Amino acid sequence: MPVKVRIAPSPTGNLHFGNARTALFNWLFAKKHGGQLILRIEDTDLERSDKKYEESIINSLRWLGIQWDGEIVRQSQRLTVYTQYLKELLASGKAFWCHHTVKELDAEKKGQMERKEAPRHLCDHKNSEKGKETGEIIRLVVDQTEEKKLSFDDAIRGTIEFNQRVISDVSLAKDLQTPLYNFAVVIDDIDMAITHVIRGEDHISNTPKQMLIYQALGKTPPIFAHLPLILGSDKSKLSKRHGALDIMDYAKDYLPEALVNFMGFLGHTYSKDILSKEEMAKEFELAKVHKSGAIFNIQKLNWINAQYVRQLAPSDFEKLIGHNVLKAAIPLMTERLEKLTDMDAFHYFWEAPSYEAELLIWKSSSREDVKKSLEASHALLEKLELNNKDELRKELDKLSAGQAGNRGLVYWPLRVALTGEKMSPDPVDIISALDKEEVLSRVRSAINKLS
RNA sequence: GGCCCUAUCGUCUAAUGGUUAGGACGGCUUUCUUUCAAGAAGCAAAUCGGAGUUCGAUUCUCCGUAGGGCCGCCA
Repeated sequence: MPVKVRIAPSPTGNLHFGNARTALFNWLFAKKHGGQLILRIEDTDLERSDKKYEESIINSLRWLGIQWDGEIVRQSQRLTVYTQYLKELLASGKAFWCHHTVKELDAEKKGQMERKEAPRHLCDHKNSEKGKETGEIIRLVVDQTEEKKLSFDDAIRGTIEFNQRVISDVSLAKDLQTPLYNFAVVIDDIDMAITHVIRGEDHISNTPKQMLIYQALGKTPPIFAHLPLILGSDKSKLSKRHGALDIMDYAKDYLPEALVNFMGFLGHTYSKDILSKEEMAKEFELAKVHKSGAIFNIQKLNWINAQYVRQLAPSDFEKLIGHNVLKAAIPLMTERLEKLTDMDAFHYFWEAPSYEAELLIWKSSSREDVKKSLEASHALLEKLELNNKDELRKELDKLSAGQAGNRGLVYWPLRVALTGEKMSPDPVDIISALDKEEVLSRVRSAINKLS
């Protein structure tokens, strides 16, 4: 049977880092097996779902380059299908209308907790004649009277077993037209012939409930694979309080390829550190997915991003920063960039710097010495072709030999004159990247500051 | 509280029934040096604890311990 997997976000918020990683793993698995990846929007919760989130999720997936197959499926457009199954289940007595109120359910749970029992709803309406046609909510009939094991073979974790006694009469739908999560998921996975359900570990406890629904329907469940969670620095499930999480929040700082590369390593290992998702797919195996949660480590992301930034084509780099830059300046920047927003540090490549005159002074040298040094440099630069780096360096070195071998006295004031910064690429590189007139003008301006 | 999952350097992880327990990020040191960055060289840094199986266990089993997840008429 050909592999068919799905990514199933609910449009109640933007695409979160954890969901994106789940989406990526599904993509990798589908790619590896030449299978299909379906995008299914789980918008059964009318109150919380919003079209704007759906759009945002789709944009995020596109930005990441996670491609799905075929049309987008929306649960809200499949209501009649759920109704059909619901009617069947009700008619066959495998589901029933529960009449308990939320308040009663809370009280039941509280009592169970006090008695140190598993909190769950054991509904006494499942065999009663009360309100067969309507009620508060539709539930699945679950037999909790005898010890019965519910087990499945998780493709990542091996056999996981639950005792049926600890499971509620599973809530299926609020009414015939309003399915609930566990039910809608199972129906869709059956209808769409999903072969592997790859999702977060937080769904392990939903799995026995869903298995019960498969049983009631007489269907064989797909293969389940539960991914380890991504953790914040406090080792708890990554959530809003750990900082930026929406995928699009990363777009300003990171390249999508870098983010994908990083995400791929949270739960799986590959033969090299830097690789594309296509390369990952070749090596991907569910059996190799880790079992324990991984902490989101931003430093590693920064490093991976830096590797990608360096390999950027000049034209792509310009696109990223939104304006043209001097070609020769690009490698000087990409070699130093971790996050894209660090770009501002290189303002001197597109504007004349402003700085305090004091910054021009090299170590303990005098104001007069610095001024002389700059004047000598200016005279030298005027004569030279500035695009020959080797010659430039040779001449400037010769100049510093005249300053008692004090190269700092030559290069430091030049750096500041050109950039206005304490830290920058080599002045020689900057000079050859900039326009000659611009260089001379910046040096003159520095000399004036010292006058 | 109930059920379930997990456990190797700070972090991501590799490996094996016998290894000096390997790599990467980060950190530190040295080098280069006009400041960064990069590069080069190097250092520190881990098998949660206790039993059992075994000639031998970090690896297998059990029991603890710790961390995490779920326990909705959310998904």
